[in-house]
Order: sequence, then C-alpha cells, then structure tokens
Amino acid sequence: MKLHYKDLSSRLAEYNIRPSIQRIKVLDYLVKNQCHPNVDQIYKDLHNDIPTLSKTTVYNTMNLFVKAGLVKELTIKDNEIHYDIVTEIHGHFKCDRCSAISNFNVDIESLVVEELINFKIINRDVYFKGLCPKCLLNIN
Amino acid sequence: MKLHYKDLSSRLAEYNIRPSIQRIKVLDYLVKNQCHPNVDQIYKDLHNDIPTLSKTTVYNTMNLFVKAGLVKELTIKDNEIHYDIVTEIHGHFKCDRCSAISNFNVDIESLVVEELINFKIINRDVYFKGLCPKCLLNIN
DNA sequence: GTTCCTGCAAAAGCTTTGCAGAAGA
DNA sequence: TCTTCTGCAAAGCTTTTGCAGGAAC
Repeated sequence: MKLHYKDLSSRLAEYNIRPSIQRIKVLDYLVKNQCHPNVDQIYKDLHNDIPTLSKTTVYNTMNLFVKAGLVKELTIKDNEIHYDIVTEIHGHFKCDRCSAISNFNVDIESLVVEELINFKIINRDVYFKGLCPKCLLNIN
Repeated sequence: MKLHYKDLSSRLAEYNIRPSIQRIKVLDYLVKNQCHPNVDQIYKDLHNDIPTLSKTTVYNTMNLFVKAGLVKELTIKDNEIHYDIVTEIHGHFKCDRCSAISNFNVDIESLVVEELINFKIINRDVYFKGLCPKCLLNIN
C-alpha cells in the first residue's frame, strides 16, 4: 500500500493541519514505519530526504499531531517521548533488553474499576515490560 | 503508626542498603507520605529537616532504592520520574487537570494475552488518565 | 585503614522558546 | 498582503557524572 501526496494531504486536512512538505513527509514516515519512533529517529531517517530539515520542526510537527489527535504519545518511561500512529486502544510491550516496542490487543475498555466510579476516565493505557522472544533466545 | 529509626533501618537492611541518615529520612518520608513524589518534592520536603541535603543524594538514594526493589518508578509520562513505595501491582490514575495521582486495584495478573505468549512478561502497568472527582466538581 | 556515601559543580541529553527569514493562502 | 511555518541559536529542565572531603564499618 503506497500512500501518495494527495492521500497524506487529505489525511492532514481531516485534522485541520496544513500540508507542508515536512508534515507530509513525517506523516508518510509514521504510516510506513509503524514502529513507535522518537523525535531523533524521525529526524535521522528523514534527514536524507530533506537535508534542510531541523529537529525543531520535527518537535513542532509531533506536538501539532498529538494536539490534533493524529498520533498518540506512548505511556512509556523512557528519556524520550515515543509516538504511535495507531490511536485505537491497545497495549504496549517494551523489551528490557533490546528496547523494542510491540503493540498487542487487550480489552481494558470493558474493565470496571470500583474505586474509579467517581472519576472520568479519558485515557487507558496498558504497559508491559519484560523480554521479547528474540532476546529470550539469545539469553538461553 | 509511627516508624522509628530501628524499623526503618531494618527495612533498609532487608534490601541490603546501609542506613545513612539521608536514606532513613527518605524512606521515612516515602512511608509517611504515600503520594508518588518526584525527586524535587522529596528534596524540598526534607530540606527543612536536613539543611545540608543535596538533590544529588536524593537522586542517588532513589536510584538505589529502585535497583534494590524497595520502590518502583511510575510508568507515567511526565517530565520527571515519580516513585511509589507500594510495590504490589496496582493501577495508577493521573488527573489531567490537577496532576494528582491515585492508586487503584486492578487484576491484570490473570490477563492472558495471546500475542504475548512467547514473551516473558516481568512487569505489568495500567495507567489511566482523565479527571478526578474534585476537578469534575470544579468544572461543572 | 578501607570502603562507601555525600554534595558541590559541571556536563549531558531532551524539549521548548525567541526570532528572522521563507513559504503559503 | 497577511498569516503561518521553518530552522537556527539559545535557554530551560531533569538527570547523571566527576571528584574531594567526610562518614561508616
């Protein structure tokens, strides 16, 4: 599935975001590489394509995307912020060894927590840590 | 319930941590104020009691406590790291408005996730965001 | 006497801010 | 033309590191 300028541009338009070249490229990157990147990864990978790109613009773009609801920030304790273009509810698994992040499906929408009955829950996140299959093999 | 030097000291000993005055005071603070503090809060609140205390020592102490398993770092996307002396598994709710963090009980240990069958899950965290009862009242 | 701990100062790393020039409507 | 966007430089914050003096065992 290859996304072209028009598709990306109209996707931005849905979120009331104007289509600059930088924003198009960042969105394209996020869609093609669903890998929970941080700002540095996005910057480094796009730098070849747009040599004049600055990190500030990547920061601006990601903050804009988050505010618009196009991407989500991951609830992951790390030094940097990681982003996810899949905004449907799902869990995240982070490997303690290789730091790779995987998505998984989990039903926490139907979870009723007695103690939170008077709270308004807007966002639910599930975050597991441990060892991924690849690292488990390498250890044994 | 008042904890004295001996109780605190032996609790540290259980985790093979030597009982310096600073460490005793930090542990005392954590036990008395189960409030998910960050380094700055701990530092500010203990500074009156120990005027010579430095932030570096608080950082050192908390890193030591985490490594020993005496406290846990919260999985909360914030600029700072928050700590929890309750190490049993439970969920955290953070209010978007007043930033207060509350604990709640949730059973995610029994949750079986098909996709993670080949993963080794060491740590499970549930993190909800939204509005706490107090802030809900103030808005309406 | 040795080892470990504290705390100052400096450094490191991520993110935001100010601003001038460029691009877009 | 007027508003918005980009990107450089600098600043802001949290956290870590180096190190010398001090404390603990």
